[in-house]
Amino acid sequence: MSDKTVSDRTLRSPAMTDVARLAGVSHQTVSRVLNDHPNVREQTRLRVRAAIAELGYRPNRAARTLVTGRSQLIGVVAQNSTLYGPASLLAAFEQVAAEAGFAVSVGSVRLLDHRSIAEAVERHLDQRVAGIMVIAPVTSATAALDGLRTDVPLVSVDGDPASTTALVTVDQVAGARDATRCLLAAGHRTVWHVSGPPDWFDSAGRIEGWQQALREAGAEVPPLVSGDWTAAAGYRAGQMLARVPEATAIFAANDHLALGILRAMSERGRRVPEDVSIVGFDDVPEAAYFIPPLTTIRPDFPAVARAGLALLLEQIESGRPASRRETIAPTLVTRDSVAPPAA
Amino acid sequence: MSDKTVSDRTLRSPAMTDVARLAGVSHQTVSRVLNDHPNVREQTRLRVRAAIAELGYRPNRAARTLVTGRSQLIGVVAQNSTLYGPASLLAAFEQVAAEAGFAVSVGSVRLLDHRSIAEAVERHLDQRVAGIMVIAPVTSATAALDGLRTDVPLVSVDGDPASTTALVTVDQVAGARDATRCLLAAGHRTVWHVSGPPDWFDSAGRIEGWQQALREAGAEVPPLVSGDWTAAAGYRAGQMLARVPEATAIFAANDHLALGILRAMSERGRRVPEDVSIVGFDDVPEAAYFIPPLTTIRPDFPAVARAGLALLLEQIESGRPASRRETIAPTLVTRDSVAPPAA
DNA sequence: CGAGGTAATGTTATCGCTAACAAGATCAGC
DNA sequence: GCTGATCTTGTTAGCGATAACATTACCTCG
Repeated sequence: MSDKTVSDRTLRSPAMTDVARLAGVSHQTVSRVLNDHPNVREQTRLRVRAAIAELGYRPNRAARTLVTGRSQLIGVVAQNSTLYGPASLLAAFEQVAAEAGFAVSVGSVRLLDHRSIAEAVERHLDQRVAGIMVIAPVTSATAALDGLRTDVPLVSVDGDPASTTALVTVDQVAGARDATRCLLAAGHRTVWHVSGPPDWFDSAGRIEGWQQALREAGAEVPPLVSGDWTAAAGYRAGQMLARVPEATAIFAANDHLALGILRAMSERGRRVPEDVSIVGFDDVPEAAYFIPPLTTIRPDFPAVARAGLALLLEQIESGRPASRRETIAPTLVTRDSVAPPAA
Repeated sequence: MSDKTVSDRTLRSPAMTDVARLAGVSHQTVSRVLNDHPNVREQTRLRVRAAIAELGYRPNRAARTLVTGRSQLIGVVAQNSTLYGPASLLAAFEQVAAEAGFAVSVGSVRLLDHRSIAEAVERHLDQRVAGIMVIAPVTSATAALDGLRTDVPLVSVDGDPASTTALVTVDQVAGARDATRCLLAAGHRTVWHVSGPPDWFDSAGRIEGWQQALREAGAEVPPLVSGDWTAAAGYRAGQMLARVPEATAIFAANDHLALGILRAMSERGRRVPEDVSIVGFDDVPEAAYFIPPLTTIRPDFPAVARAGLALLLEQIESGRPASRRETIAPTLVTRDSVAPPAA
């Protein structure tokens, strides 16, 4: 490897002892200043701070991690995808974590199955992360999480509502209810639903909310049209629904599905919102520029991220696991894709 | 904090000495096995591996980092955004890095200005990252990068083509040239361009390629319409262009701009592609479901990520900085938004 | 003014690993 | 069987921080 020489010593970034020597104190005093211990004389504190500034000293995280057994790192496990929801969540979380002084290490997995998740978590454990957040929106992730060692704080986002781990979720049910109600309120007799993939909790919650709203209004529950999160699936579903004259109101489980439906309707000559009303979910940035602008449900990702971090920090500080649950309500964003039925 | 007791010893995750004791060797031999040193007897190696498996031992990264001065972590600095390009790049990079045995720590910044970037890089340096990748598509990032200490391998992605650091870029110029040529080939006399924000290199490269293609065809260069990356800007640009009858071919600097243009055209009764042809850039997953499906340029993000990692590893292994440049060519994806002009 | 307590600082051990060197084992060739 | 090279293993010394304990300085009060 590299040859250690005496001159190397001067190149090397300064360590705590260098600061101590310059300030004329022991390294322990420097450590105390760094960690805001109370029993340090003001004058000493200033002298140490000056020495730190002069040398441009920055503590070695690895050394601290080694001795404390815990780093200032939070691991995030997410499915490797560019889906709008997970991506937004990750960005928001990184932001709030940085503000709290934590770095974020991402460990993406191809599949959210037991083995992949367990491996990703183990990799993070190797790094001695202070906590782990799992973006685990699918059923297969639940079993994986329940089987894990719990000596590190763990929070899952959009995970199994029935899970025992700490959990933060977007209130899918309430969002779907709002979406459905909004269509019913426009005068439609009932609302059709194009759902996401069946193994996602998000899908299940949105289906549940849709059904609740229909039942509460005494409306008939039409057959469920199953999709995934892609515009392609929305397009296929839309081609079918365009041939069903009584399907005048559609709640799509996300905006990309809605986009596909929009195109299918356009191809088949069914106008939106005159002939068919559509509501989406997610409020992707482009939703306002669909044709027509899409009425949709906006989840508050920053709020989810903040709640997740709070739950994590609570566990880190208290030292014991939490199983609290936090639910973040989404809001309805009204645009032009909803109108009263033609009849 | 937690009280250390004797029973604690058994709970604690096993260290190298525990493995050594079980295998009946010294901890150094265990270290040798772990690091694939050649001079270990096969039989010993197996015995050690068995002990590792039996105890479920996993090396402590912090300890290794402390002694070697370098971790198996790569830091990524990116602007905190949900923009399709950066998000895809991050996801792709995380994937290839994991395959190479590296964890990825994200440090997002609000602005890509000097101070923000310098701080983010310093934070990563604290973690003793093995290398840093900066997704630095804007001019303001260049100065910041040039002023940094270079004792840690650094690669920038989509950065200043004139920069001195190692660099991986999507070939914006070639992509824009392809887009423009494709419209000219359809028979349009010239091509209009709605660009991205002026301080992005991506924008500059796409403008350059557009102009090159026009000049090479002897076509007139229409005035540039300046936008940002949003559908909103595309919509505004589209409203204007819809009133310009001779603007029959438009190259939008990304798909979201194209989406906004599409909607403006639709509102103003100009049909795409019959009246106006449009080409985008990025190939977002939904582009195939725009109305009409969008012809666009697809950058190869996984290839960019692989090239970036390769450049980083090369520097890590050789121990000296590189200033090599890698350019990844994008491809044209033909869909329905291009047709010959009406006349 | 000395006892006793608290505040401020220093000393030493330790976290788990790798590097450098030391030492024992093995083997070829004579 | 002995010499010296090579292979294999063990021993020791840090990396740079925190924790626990030891020590000194300072103050209050009877």
